[in-house]
Parts: sequence; structure tokens; C-alpha cells
Amino acid sequence: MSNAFNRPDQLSAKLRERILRESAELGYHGPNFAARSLRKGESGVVAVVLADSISYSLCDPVASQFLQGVAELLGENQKQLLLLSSAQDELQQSSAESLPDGFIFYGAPSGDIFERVKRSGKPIIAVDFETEDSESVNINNEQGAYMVASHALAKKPLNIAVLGLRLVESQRICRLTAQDMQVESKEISRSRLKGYMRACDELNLSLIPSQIWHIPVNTPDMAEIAAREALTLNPLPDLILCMSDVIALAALRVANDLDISIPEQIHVTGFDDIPEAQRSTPSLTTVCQQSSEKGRVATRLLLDKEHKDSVVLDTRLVIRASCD
Amino acid sequence: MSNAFNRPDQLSAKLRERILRESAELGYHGPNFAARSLRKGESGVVAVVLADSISYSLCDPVASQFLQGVAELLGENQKQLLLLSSAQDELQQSSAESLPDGFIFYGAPSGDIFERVKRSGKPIIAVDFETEDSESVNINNEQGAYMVASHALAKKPLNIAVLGLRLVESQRICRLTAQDMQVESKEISRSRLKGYMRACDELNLSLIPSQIWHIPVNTPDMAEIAAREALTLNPLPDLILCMSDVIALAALRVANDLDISIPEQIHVTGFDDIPEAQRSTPSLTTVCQQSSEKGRVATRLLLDKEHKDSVVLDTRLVIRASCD
DNA sequence: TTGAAAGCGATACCAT
DNA sequence: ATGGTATCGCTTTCAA
Repeated sequence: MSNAFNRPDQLSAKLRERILRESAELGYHGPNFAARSLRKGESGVVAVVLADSISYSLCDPVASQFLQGVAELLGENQKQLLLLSSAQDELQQSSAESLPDGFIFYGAPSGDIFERVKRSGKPIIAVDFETEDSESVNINNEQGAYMVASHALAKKPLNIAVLGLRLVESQRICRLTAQDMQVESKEISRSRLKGYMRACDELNLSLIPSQIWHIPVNTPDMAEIAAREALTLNPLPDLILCMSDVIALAALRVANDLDISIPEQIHVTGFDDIPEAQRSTPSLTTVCQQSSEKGRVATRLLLDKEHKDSVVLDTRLVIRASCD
Repeated sequence: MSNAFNRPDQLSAKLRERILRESAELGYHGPNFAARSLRKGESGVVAVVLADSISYSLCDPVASQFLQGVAELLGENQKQLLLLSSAQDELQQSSAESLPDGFIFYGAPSGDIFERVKRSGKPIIAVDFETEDSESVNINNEQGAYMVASHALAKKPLNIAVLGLRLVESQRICRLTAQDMQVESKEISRSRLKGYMRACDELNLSLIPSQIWHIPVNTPDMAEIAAREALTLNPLPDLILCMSDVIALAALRVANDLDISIPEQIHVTGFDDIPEAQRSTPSLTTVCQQSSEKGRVATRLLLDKEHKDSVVLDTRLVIRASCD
């Protein structure tokens, strides 16, 4: 009789239907998930552990696209998606950590959830950060930033500003100081900054700390404030390198608001290639980092027990109107 | 010793630390979720069952905002978020259905997952659709559409077009026929259409079926195609009522592309009030449906065992540049 | 206070 | 083929 649930193919559809109906009347509602996964030692659930809060990640276009890619492949493989966050790493959560069969860590996690999960021995894929003993999926941030900056510098800008993301610890928007430039770090933003700097070096240009903004969170509101600061400088910059498309789009809006024409007066570049970037006016020159593909690759890596190599996805320069 | 995991307050922090470390060395990684939920009969997991595929929902700004609201409240209440979809309602899934303690159905589900879950007796909140024996959270679509249409009609348009969402069954973009107008339905889009029509009636205007577009999916691509059709009509419409902001934003882009000035030549209205609506140029006159609040309300309803009433959230007219 | 034992529900295995 | 039984790991209860 349990065949009716577990091996639908072994019974006639009609019989199966009758059994299901009758057992439902007896108060049986299908196999119990907890019991099954306890017994089988697996759950069919995959967790994505987000570095930021779940709410935040859901409104960030880059994270959304990543999740979209993950969800797509999980669906195809009959796996369930559990969203966790290392930011709100609480008591109850630490229990749920034992449910998933595998983990995708999106962004360097805070707290000790990563350590705990690693100890459990379950498969882990690290995305957008480096780690020792797990496979990871990364993109070449430095290279992407280098490409877009090189492209932009070919326009011979005289006054460059950078709208950067999470470059220092502060929760406030601020510009960098000379000593902020010394910091060595493998963080995404730092890699992008390095890429910008390498492109500048090649042309014997250099970035001035006071022309580099730190934006603590990748939101349109924050970005607009910083962009307004940069676009009301005197003299006006003629190139703004933005470390995300959200920031670059904010810069486009502010420029429009201030009647600064793009790309005539100022060139603007972004990073990420979010869907909005190709729809904006002007459309955005940026670096495509294939977020949803990244999600698919990470999921494939997690589910395929064969493949055992970390992946570095290519970044591609996407030239559009904002810097052409 | 199990106290170390379950009642951290009863032991000194130091002892707890030592116990955890030692047991970890023995190969113990914290309480087993499956065993715990099997025994306790609850999991601490809440499922959101999306009417569309998970991937699609993640890129739809309205669904994203809703999920954001849900995630926010679940986080505060130490609940885990499991994303399901009634669209890809498969075998494996039907097992996972028994895991969550409660369900939020976002949009009228397809398949029989709703029936199955209902039979399980677990709490259910229905969002954006009507159902008999569960609490629900809805908005007044008819009223919202009526308000925005009334506002727009006050501009005395002569030639009205409607860019509608999911008005008929077709997977293709098409315009309605006279008999399509007869359909009675409680679906969201039909309610919105009714609202538009009531506003028209009051002014002795009427909508012409051939000026009403059906768009099968709420994506920028689809919307742009339909918008281009509407904006290349001769004579050009001077009011475009759009059933979503995604559609309205597409209309703004197409208009810009065709050098049609808004709001001078054409007025455009949206629906939803997604974040992008206030950032667009021109900004969008629309109906705010408080998506993230909807998510919070639904979650509160699910978690608070007290409150036992369905909720209809207000819609608010938001007047911005595209129709002012 | 501490420990032992029953049982949650499904499955895998062994015996019929 | 079919039925019975031990077991997964935890919590709850009851006894010492």
C-alpha cells in the first residue's frame, strides 16, 4: 500500500487513486517529510545561505538573478530551496542547518555558520568568495573592472571619480583617505578597485582618494546621495566608474536631474549588467557577470558529484551608450 | 548534555563551549532537524507557494517585494523560509509539502497542491485570490483601477488604450474581441479591467476591445512589444492604462524611443507602485498596492494564532509625472 | 538532578 | 509478492 505513494508506477492509476482517497479519509496525508529524511539521511533540500539578510537580497537585482539561476536548476532536479542568511544567524536557524543536503554560500558569510556546516561534512559551494576546502564559483572582478576602466579611459577623461561599494567599514557614505588606499583585501570591491587602478597605471593616471566614494549598501537611495556629491563637484568629473549597476543607474538619474548630459559631458560605467542596465536611458556600459549563470553553475557543481573543480566565470565588457 | 544545545541559558557559557567542542570532535554536529521535527510535530518552516515558477517570481518586482515582506517577519520570528511553486508541482515536492508548519499561497495555485495542503489541516493564508475556508489577504483591485482611471480620465483623453495582463488564455500578445469582454472572472486583471470600465462608464466613455491588449506574462520584453503596437497606432492613443508598472515602464521606454513626449502627448498610468516607478523618467502615476506590507500582513496572519480575519489592504493612488 | 525508555513515521531489510 | 521489525535522532515522560 505504501507503494501508492512511493512507486506510483507499480499500480494502476485507478487503484492508486482509490487508495489515496481512502487513506486521506482515514487522516493520512502522504508521507511525512521529517520521518522520511530522518530515515533516509537526506532531505532533498538545498540551502542558499545569503551573506546579507534575506529581505535585502531579494531586492538586490544581482542576488535575485543569482537565486533565479539556482531555483531554475533546483527545480529541474526536484530539489527544494531553503533560504537562510548568515546575517541573522540565530538559535532556531542553527537547527535548520542540519536539514539541507547541500549548501550554497552566496557571499562571504558572517558568524560561524560556515564553520558549522563545514564540520558537518555536507557538500558546500562557495560563491563570490574564496575558501580553502570547498569548491567555489567566482568571477574575475579585477579583470572585469580593468576592462571597463580601460575602455572608459580611452576617452581621455581628465577628472575621474569612483563610486565604490563597501570599500571601508563605515556605515556612512564617505570618501576615501590616503591610508584607505593601502588596505589589502580579497573582497570583491577591493578587487574591482585594483582593476580600475591597474587600468589607470597603464596610462600613467592615478585615482585620487578624495575622488573615491564609499557606499555602504548597494541601494538606489544610498547611491543617489553619493552620486549627487560626485556630480556637484567643481570641477565636474568627466568619468564616473561605478562598482555596481545600481550605483551607475543612480548616477544616470542624478545627472539627468542636474541636466548633465551623458555621454557628452560625463561618461558613466557600471558593473554587473543587471537587466535594468540595458533598458535605462542612456543604456549602461558595464561588465556582465552572468549572475543567473553563476547560480546555475553553483547548483550544478553542488548536485553533480562528478565535477570537482572550482569555477571562475568570465566577465564580459558590455559597451552601451553611457560610455561609448 | 543535550541542554547545551536546547537550553543554552542553563549552563555557563564556558561549559557550553567545552561541551560543544568536545561533541564536535566526537562527530556530533548539533541536533538533527528531521528527528526533532518528527518528534515535535513541527518544523519551524513556513512555505510560500508561488503560483508562477520560482525563477520567474524572483525577477518579478511585485512578487519579490512580497517575499521581502514575508522574509522580514519570518526572520523576526525565527522561522525558516521554504519556496515552493505550484507551477512545477512534482513528485518530490509533494513530499516536501509535509514539512512546513504553515503555508502562504501567493496567487491562485495550479495543480492540486492547495487541496492537499488544505486536507492536512495546517494553517493556510491565501494571498491575491479568494478561497472559502482560509484567511486571505487581498487588495481591492477594482477600486485601485477605478481610482487611477478616474484620475487619468479627468484629463479628457480622446483615445484610450489598455495594456492588460493575462486577460485571456492565449500565450500570445493580442487584442481583445467583443466576446472577450463578456467574460466574468474574479481574476486580478479582470477586476482591474472592471475598475477601468466603471470609471469610463461614469463619464459615458467606453473601452473598445481592439484597444485593449492582452499580455501573457509580466515581463519587460513582452510589455515592450505590446506597447510598441499601441504606440504606433494611428491615431495615436492619448491615454494608456497599464495593468502593471512593468508594463507602464515599458510604455515609457517605447514612447521615449518613438519621440512621443509624456505626459504632453500621452498620459500613462501603471499599477503596483514598484520601486522603479518612482525613479523612472518621467516618474509613474500608479496605484500603490503595498506589496511588502502584504507579505508582512500575510505572515502575521499565519503566525498569530489569535487574529482570524481576512484582510483587504487599501490601494492608494500615487500621482506622479506620467499622468499629472 | 540525572538517566532510561517510549515513540514520532517512514524505510530497508529480512523472513515468510 | 507480502508482512513484520529494527532503526534513524530527538524530545518527552517517568522513575530513580
